[in-house]
Amino acid sequence: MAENLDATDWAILAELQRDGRVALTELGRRVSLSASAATDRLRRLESLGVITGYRADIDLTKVGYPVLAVVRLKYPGSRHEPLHRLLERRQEVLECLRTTGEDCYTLKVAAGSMAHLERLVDELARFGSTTTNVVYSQTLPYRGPGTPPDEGRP
Amino acid sequence: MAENLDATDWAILAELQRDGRVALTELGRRVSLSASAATDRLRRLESLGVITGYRADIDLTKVGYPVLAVVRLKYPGSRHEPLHRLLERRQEVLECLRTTGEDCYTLKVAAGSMAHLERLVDELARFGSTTTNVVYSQTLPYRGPGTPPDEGRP
DNA sequence: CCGGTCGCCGGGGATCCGCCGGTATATTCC
DNA sequence: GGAATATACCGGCGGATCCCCGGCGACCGG
Repeated sequence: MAENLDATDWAILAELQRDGRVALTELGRRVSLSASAATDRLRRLESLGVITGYRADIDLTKVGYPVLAVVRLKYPGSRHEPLHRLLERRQEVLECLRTTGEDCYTLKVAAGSMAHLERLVDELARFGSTTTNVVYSQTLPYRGPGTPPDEGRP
Repeated sequence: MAENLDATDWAILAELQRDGRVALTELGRRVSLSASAATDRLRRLESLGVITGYRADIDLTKVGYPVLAVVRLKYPGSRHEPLHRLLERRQEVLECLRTTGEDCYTLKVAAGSMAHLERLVDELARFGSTTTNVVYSQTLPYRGPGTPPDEGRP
């Protein structure tokens, strides 16, 4: 499962997490490689499934979703399909983590207003009891690790 | 704050969330616009700050971080700088949301193993009491809304 | 030694990007 | 009304970039 990445691969991954649209020529320059060598490595990372895609980061406030919240859902039943269908239909649900513990799901949702958030939570509450926390601020932008775990001294 | 985006802008945003590395020519084709018109709109969205950046999505399991967890931290003090410094230094912390409620912070962390996660939680517990839930699965890949809030019928 | 593999480099044609001018429609101002 | 301005789009051109291919050197294993 560990795909045996060397330091150059990690440098490429780091660069692409910082600037996912960088030109291949420039990418090679940044990791001290020719453009074609960097491209070979990038294509390999893509075909191995290490890189699963590229996406633009959007300022949710500027597109009309200024309210961010974490909703935890305690779902007593075992039939999860109806919930999953709702989550897929509702684009306001940004992330859905199924976890251990009392609260089976931890969701990150965006809303246009408190009234909007209230409606979303009501809809989710049809499936179980919810706990909602509004987000003041998101300290870190989403990012990923830049080096292997180094389990000897993690 | 709402930057007055029309349907074409939303189509561009949707396309870039699906494939952030699409060529401008192809982007124009996908939203039924010439390449230069699509480029103009994209640059406008970037300069308005609607698009804040581009990044590659990485399969954390394949790069040696198979364990994902949500850690909530109840932080009694008011001096947050030491905590923030730790969060910045620790690349295992993927996301940091400061929220309402008892648990001031909700963190999403990645680890190479349970032992690694244990160490991370121990480190965080120096700042307050923590609640940790391991993630079974991440149902939705990260995504954003594809249309304006439509608060009339949200 | 020698054939095979691997990673990297460089070239050349096709494609794309960035910039410019031009057009059509709507708005504003005199 | 009529003209000037603004906005959004298109198309084209030079230069940069991408994609594909062949070649080079290092590193095995026989």
